[in-house]
Amino acid sequence: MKVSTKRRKVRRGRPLKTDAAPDMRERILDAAEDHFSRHGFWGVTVREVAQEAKVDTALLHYYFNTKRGLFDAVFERRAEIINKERSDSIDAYVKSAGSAITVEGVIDAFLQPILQRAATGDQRWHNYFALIAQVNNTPVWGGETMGRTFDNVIHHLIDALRKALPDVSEEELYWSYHFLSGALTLTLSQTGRIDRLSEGVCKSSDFEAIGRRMAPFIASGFERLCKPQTAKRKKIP
Amino acid sequence: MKVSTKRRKVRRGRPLKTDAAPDMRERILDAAEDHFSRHGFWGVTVREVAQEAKVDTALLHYYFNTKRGLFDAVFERRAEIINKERSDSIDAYVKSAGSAITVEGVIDAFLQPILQRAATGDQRWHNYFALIAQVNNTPVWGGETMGRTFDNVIHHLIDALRKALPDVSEEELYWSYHFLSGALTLTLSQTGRIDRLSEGVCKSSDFEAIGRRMAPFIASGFERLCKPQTAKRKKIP
DNA sequence: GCCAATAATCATCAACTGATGAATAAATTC
DNA sequence: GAATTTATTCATCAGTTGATGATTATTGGC
Repeated sequence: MKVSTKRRKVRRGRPLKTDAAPDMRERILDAAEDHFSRHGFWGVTVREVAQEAKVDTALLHYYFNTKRGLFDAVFERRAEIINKERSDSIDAYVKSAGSAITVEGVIDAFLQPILQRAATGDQRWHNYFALIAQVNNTPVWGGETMGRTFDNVIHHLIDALRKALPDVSEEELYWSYHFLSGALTLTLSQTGRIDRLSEGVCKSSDFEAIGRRMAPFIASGFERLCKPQTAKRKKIP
Repeated sequence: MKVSTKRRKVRRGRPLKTDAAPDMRERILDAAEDHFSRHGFWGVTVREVAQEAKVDTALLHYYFNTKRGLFDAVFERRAEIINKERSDSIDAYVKSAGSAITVEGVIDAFLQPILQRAATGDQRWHNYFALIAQVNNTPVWGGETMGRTFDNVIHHLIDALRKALPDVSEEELYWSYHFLSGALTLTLSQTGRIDRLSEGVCKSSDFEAIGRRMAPFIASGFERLCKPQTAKRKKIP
């Protein structure tokens, strides 16, 4: 008696054009993003990704050659979108503000596209932001990858900040951005640390709460470091 | 002709007490710290660690049971040291400042032990801090690990900040700390991003430069968020 | 001086890893 | 409509992985 324990026969060869199947390449990228964002490059196997995307592992190599190629493709896909949005947002603010340009305005314009995408609750963008957070804090290759992907937009941000901070020193400007970058990426990494630490008072998923606080906090730091010491604290003797 | 290609015979069994060998357990932890800090939990194999420590892989399992056990031991070893230093530093400042306590003073007291250890150039502490940075931005288990290891000291910090910020809202306080945590850990992660972005103007290894800027930047943000809006910026109409 | 506990290496395992050449089938080109 | 290109699965490989039971040698307690 032949029991049908044979595994489901999967069609081989190029798929029918009429198959309204979603683009396989995108499906692989979605699955990879999901896994990489949760476990990082080394914590994921190509098999896990292939399984979630419901394709053979060979297909990943067909499209992306190597595991690293797949990772890079994931990292770049949404970067193009968010970089354009941030760049446009800064330009729009600088144009509308004119000579009334402020540090907080620039930073808010820079942050809004990210925080709004995060606030929609779209899990795929959440995952992507968590991935950025990990890469930003990854030694050896994280700095290189972040730079390659985001330096253009960051220089755009810094140019706008220079307009709001006449005669600012380059050093103060870059260090201030560094603190901004750290605060932003930890916020996007969604580890639940703040929920636990605050015993529920703050929720790491509450991007509206973050949106109201982040720009003022960071702008205040920028002004303290980057403006000539008009507001130097008087020491109590 | 017997050519001596046999590999070096290694002594078996418990080592002689007279062997002035460094404590094997510590040697394994050093090697593990070195690797985990650079490549994260999944990017390291127990073989690599064993090889650097010049011991058999079985010895890692003898002392730490599992790879995760080894990782946790690495993470906890220096945490105890740095937590005590930070806690003591905050206490000393609060005591010496009395009623003249300031936000910047508290934050500076909190940061100094870390930045000083980083400034000595001790590679092992550098590695450890880079490890914290990665864990802080690791989804799934990073928040839990950070909380378990550091929440005590952070609550100590937040208690001190409450003294400098009467009637502060809990929510503002915790979000402000979150931004501090992100800025600090990215700074400690030493990815070289800032060096590249600033084209050499800032160096991520220049902890003296960081030490001068971080407390003012962060304290300024805290005051902006946590103080009743006495200094609310007047909007230009 | 015997014996249990300790600290180490050896030898090996079953499972997993990234990758690839071959096979297959549809689409496109000419 | 034949030939080439594209997209997919199949079958498999050589190397790596975390882990462990067996073995060996020394220490420390009685």
